[in-house]
Amino acid sequence: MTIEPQINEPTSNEPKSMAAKAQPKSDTSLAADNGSDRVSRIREGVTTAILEHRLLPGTKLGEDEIGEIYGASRTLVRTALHQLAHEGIVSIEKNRGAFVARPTPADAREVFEARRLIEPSIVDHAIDAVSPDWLERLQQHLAEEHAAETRGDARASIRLSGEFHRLVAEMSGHSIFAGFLKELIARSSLIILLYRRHDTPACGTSHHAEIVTAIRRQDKSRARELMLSHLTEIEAELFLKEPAADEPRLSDVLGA
Amino acid sequence: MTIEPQINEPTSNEPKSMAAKAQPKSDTSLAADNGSDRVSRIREGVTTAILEHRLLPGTKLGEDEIGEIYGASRTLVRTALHQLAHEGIVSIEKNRGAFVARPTPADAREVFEARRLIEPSIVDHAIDAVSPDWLERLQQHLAEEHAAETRGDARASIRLSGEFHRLVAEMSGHSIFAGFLKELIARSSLIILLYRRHDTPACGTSHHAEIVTAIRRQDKSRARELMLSHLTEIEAELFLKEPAADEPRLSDVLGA
DNA sequence: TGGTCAGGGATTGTATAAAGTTTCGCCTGT
DNA sequence: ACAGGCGAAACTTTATACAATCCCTGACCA
Repeated sequence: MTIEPQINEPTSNEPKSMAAKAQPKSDTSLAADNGSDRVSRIREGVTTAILEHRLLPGTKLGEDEIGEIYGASRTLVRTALHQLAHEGIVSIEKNRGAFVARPTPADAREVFEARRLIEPSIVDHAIDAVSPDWLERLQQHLAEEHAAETRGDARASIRLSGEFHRLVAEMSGHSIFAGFLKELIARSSLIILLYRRHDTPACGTSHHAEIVTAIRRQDKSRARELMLSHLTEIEAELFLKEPAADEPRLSDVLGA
Repeated sequence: MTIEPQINEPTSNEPKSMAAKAQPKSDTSLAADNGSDRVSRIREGVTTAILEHRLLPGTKLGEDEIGEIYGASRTLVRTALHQLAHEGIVSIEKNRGAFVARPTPADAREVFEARRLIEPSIVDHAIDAVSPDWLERLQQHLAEEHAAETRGDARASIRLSGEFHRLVAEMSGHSIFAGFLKELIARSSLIILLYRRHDTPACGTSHHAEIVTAIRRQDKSRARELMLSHLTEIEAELFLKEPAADEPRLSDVLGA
């Protein structure tokens, strides 16, 4: 039990009881949005925590615990957790509760195969939809990634690294691919955490820069190729050996 | 409001109050599965109804109504509807309720593009995983399809037609692709219902037979090609013109 | 005659409470 | 001293009750 959940929203972090009572009265017109946003906020909070490797695979996600943190009742927490389960980053065991998912090596291979198939197509579409606005956003993102890496912020680094792919998907305008990829990226984050060989700093930022360059030049074939090799390289850095289901945790505990 | 929901489970249809009390006691070991199955049954029931074109796009899916049909409380109905919303065949509008989704032509193009990308890969994997058992199941499925078509059962026909693709995906053993494709097939069913030109009988059964033949011969390139042309042909039969949102229904009503 | 506005009815969103299940601790018997 | 079983606590699951929202209808006014 050495794992510490540590769910910290970056922004608003008011006392729970306040949040439940102050918001419904503060704004009548936005009340409708707020209701739905409560679920979204929980979902995104947990997702970010997982993407930043603050929540580790196997961590118990108790409904009461999360509900208290976000000042929401279990009903809302439950729907958020179910949505995350559908995305594959949370696994719900009947009468046991929700846990951060622990993808198997087989899952890992499937995820990366799917990404190798989908992402080149996404880059293709992104190039079709290229615009100064988007190039600006991409450039800005590269800067953020670089900054995080320079400052040695591993958590932001790993999150931004995945977000780059999400950004390209969004840029493509293909909502279905974007939706699929969002799930794949979230799972990839867990996979990298579980099966990475060395502690190499996230996936290479330089690759992302090259991809952006190819997009700017509207060089489809090169962009596709770069994306493919980028993904292949990430997967090559993984050590996908069957860890005998959930035994490694036992050995970890014994080792400590 | 001429649309009649008509949700009919084929099998067990006991009085609601009985279902809630009899089942939990009937089997202690299966109790765990039963609880989850209540949601699954609702989900699958509605899904099947949509796949068989018994539920038309835009139909209101009231929580009370469905809950009464399946003898479940709104809580369970709600989770089922949310899951279906995530699959894209139900759209939930805040404070309005759930409706059978009405894919736009843009959605349609995206769905088929995604299928054209994914399904050839799926056939590839299916051929890798080919076995006498699976060939048997495929053959049996072709027989069912043929039987439904011969008997003129359009509903079963359209459902089985989609199920063929799902079967191949399952056969491939690639759970992620299978999951994605399941969503895509469900949406395709709605798309075909909305935008089909002629009333040609579902998608060509003969194509399916040819694909099975290619799978049996383990001829990957041919199987891929057949799958691709099959999907292209289905899409070619669609008339993907912006129908100005929901105006066509008006004209329908005026015509009747 | 057409438009605006308020009230009624219905439906959804949320919270709370009851029920069932699992797990852990403790106690007893061998 | 150890194994097995009983019991309580914590959790999830399900159901129900309450509150908020929206649509529809009808009346009133320009």
